[in-house]
Amino acid sequence: MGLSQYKSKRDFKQSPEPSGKKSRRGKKLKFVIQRHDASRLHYDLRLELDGVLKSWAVPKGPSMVVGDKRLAVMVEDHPIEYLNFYGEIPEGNYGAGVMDIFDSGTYKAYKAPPNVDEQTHLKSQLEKGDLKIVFDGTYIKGAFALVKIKSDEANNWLLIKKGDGFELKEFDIGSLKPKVPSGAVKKHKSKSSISSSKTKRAEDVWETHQKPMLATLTKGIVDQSGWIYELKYDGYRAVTLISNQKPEMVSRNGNSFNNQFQTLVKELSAVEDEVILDGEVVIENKAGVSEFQLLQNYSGKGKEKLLYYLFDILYLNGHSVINLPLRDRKDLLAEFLEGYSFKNIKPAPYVEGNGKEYYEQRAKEGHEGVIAKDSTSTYQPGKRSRQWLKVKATMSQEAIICGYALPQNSRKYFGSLILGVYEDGKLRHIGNAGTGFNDDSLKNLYKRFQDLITDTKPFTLKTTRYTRGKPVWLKPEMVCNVKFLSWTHDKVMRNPVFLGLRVDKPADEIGIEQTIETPANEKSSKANTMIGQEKDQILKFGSKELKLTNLHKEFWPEEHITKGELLSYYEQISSFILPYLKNRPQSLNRFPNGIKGPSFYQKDMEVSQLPKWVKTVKMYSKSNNRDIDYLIVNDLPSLLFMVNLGSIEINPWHSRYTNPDHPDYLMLDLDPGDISFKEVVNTAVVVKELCDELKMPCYCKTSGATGLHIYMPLGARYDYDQVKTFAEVLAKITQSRIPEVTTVERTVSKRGNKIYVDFLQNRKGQTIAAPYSVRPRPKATVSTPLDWDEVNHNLSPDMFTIKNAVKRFEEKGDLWQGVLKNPVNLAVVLKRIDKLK
DNA sequence: GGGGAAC
DNA sequence: GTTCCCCAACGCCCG
DNA sequence: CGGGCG
Repeated sequence: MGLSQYKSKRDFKQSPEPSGKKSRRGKKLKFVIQRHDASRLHYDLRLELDGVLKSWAVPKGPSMVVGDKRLAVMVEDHPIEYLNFYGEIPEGNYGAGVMDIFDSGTYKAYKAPPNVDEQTHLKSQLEKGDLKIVFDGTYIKGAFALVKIKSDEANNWLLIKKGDGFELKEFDIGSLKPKVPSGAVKKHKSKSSISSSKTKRAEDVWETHQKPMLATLTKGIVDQSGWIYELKYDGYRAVTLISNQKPEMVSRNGNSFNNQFQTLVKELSAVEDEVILDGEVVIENKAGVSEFQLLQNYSGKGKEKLLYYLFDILYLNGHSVINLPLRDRKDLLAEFLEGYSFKNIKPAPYVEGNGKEYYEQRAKEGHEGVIAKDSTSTYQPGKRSRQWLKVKATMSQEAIICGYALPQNSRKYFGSLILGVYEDGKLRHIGNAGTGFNDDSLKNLYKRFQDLITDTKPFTLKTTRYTRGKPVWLKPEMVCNVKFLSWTHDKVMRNPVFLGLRVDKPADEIGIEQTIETPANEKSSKANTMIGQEKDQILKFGSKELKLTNLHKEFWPEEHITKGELLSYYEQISSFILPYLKNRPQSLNRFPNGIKGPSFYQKDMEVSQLPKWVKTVKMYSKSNNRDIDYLIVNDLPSLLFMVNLGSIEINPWHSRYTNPDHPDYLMLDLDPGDISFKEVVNTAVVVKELCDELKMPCYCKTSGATGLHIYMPLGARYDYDQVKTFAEVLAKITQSRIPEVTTVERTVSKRGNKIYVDFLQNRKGQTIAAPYSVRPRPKATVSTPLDWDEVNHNLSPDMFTIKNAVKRFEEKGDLWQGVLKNPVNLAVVLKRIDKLK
């Protein structure tokens, strides 16, 4: 099997698990049983064989009682180093949770034949799925059988104790203490210089100590002896508790950084002292200046080096030291750090006195500023003290370069103004004069820019930086009179806009307005719509007031179809779609930025942020073990409200909330693989023929994507399980009648290029685009009800769109009326199926 | 799309 | 002030 | 059994 699967599942930058390099050829074969408190507590049995650890997940753990059978699911091979692994696999990783070594030792083959290499023998047994071995561990001793369940294609094995004298009458694995509990290894060093209060446990003070002391912003530097000066790091403030070699690193607001800064946490876990430290996590550039932007982007994957500068110590081995003067804490911190050789964890350098000089030097180097601290001050957690002062560096500049970069996926903001300084022939990013930027404010922004550059006084720059979307700098010679370069609306990452330097015309004259998007009023206007072309619009339906927003936003950028047009479509066809939505909990699939933008699903509505006239129903969710407030759309304003939220497609339940376990219809989803749509049509016709034979009405619509949907009315008489079972019967008959092009195989790889007759959609809470629903697909396709005589080779899956469907519906009327009206009796149909055979 | 947390 | 995050939940499959 | 995945 090798270790490739093992490696592919893990991110070794995040997980402390071994990456697997060495192989071991010891005399005796080793085993380990780890107790793994992952999403569910279970045990992992690993046997050394052939240079790797053969591994099984044993949900209930082994038993020493003869004949007890324990399910053991074979999992991927693990590296030999895993024999000694214990510790915490951080959240978000494969197998996250605490892992202890429950037991370990050696094992050998049970009654191995003579003259055969033991490993060879074991390997052949393993291949046969019948392994007989003898453990020599602390808890687990004697002969066991590990046999593969034959009838089962899965990797299910059973671990069974054989009678051999080592067996026990009773065995409760839960009551046994792991041989090596995670974090059990700890040493204690004693520190001499603590003169503080009586012994306390770190956990007891952690609550109060984890809120860092803050500095007060001041202008100008206090230059006096008795004060300590250090850098104002542009990073994340982080206070860390280390206890039992388990670091807990938290942000200013008490959020854990453990996940984010795993390299640091890993390094800190070498600390055997019990300690609380205060510092700042940064990423530095070559000049040693913090790069906040890099830090914000930090994923652990890049080559940026994360550093943790420690500047204070709050607790050490039984003593809170916050009441010691800063001077002493600094010494204690240094003394503490002497005991370790860290790579990325450093004491923050500081000077005593000469603050002014220190400040000016640091400012010149490009640092954000300086913190001045009274060396006699105590540490006051959570307090913004006057004994700590921060002074930000301000610059005087020769020239300002102004660029414009746009953060990816930004919705509320289109970007920020970036400022840089051109100094000594070098361009340096200073920061953003940041502002929200949208169509309305471009002019203001430009004015602001002008004010900025005509202002002769030095100004304080903001320090916020981009998280995404890199600033692009202009060369100085390009700067003058560059007004506008490019601007696109259809890409998430827009091209940078540049505003030139020393433009002295008023904003109105530089033609900014015409650079903004194509106005929406160019679009063809619809006859029967009350939705206009304004950016925002407030609609009133009696007492119901509805605000529609961003009507000009292009939801289909290639086709230039706007959100307003989408709303207008739904407004016009509301009488067609609403019957299919009535009282059905909605699963919202929201595309707030159009079909090319990010999307998300939403079931649970925040009732407090809904207009009070919008109806919701509470439905119990098993997986969440709580009620979910589902949206109910029974009228036009509710429909438009939902669409305004970015719900391009509409996904109602198959059942109504009044009868939630009984769907009103059965549906088959004909979903083509890489196969012509004609075959989908042929398949639909086969289904239709079958339904005719069964005297069962059925209705067809385009899915709006690539396939067809067929619904059969059932009138909420049967529950989801019954309907699903029946759907499976229909799907399988269909498949058997046209086997060359259809499949009911659930696994994609086994489907081949066939039409998947999906009957599994008949589940509670399952969502399928409703009839008349638009789809978030190219051309703004619509799921369109069809006459059966239209289900022929002139049909194409994308022929009905937002542009042409309204007319069709008005001409054809609602072709699907019967879906909610003519339920069949399943018992009768089932009898007809029997006759079919 | 919109609120809240975080910085 | 600006950015990021969150916003589902079925049943498979397979380790 | 349970997490990943679709």
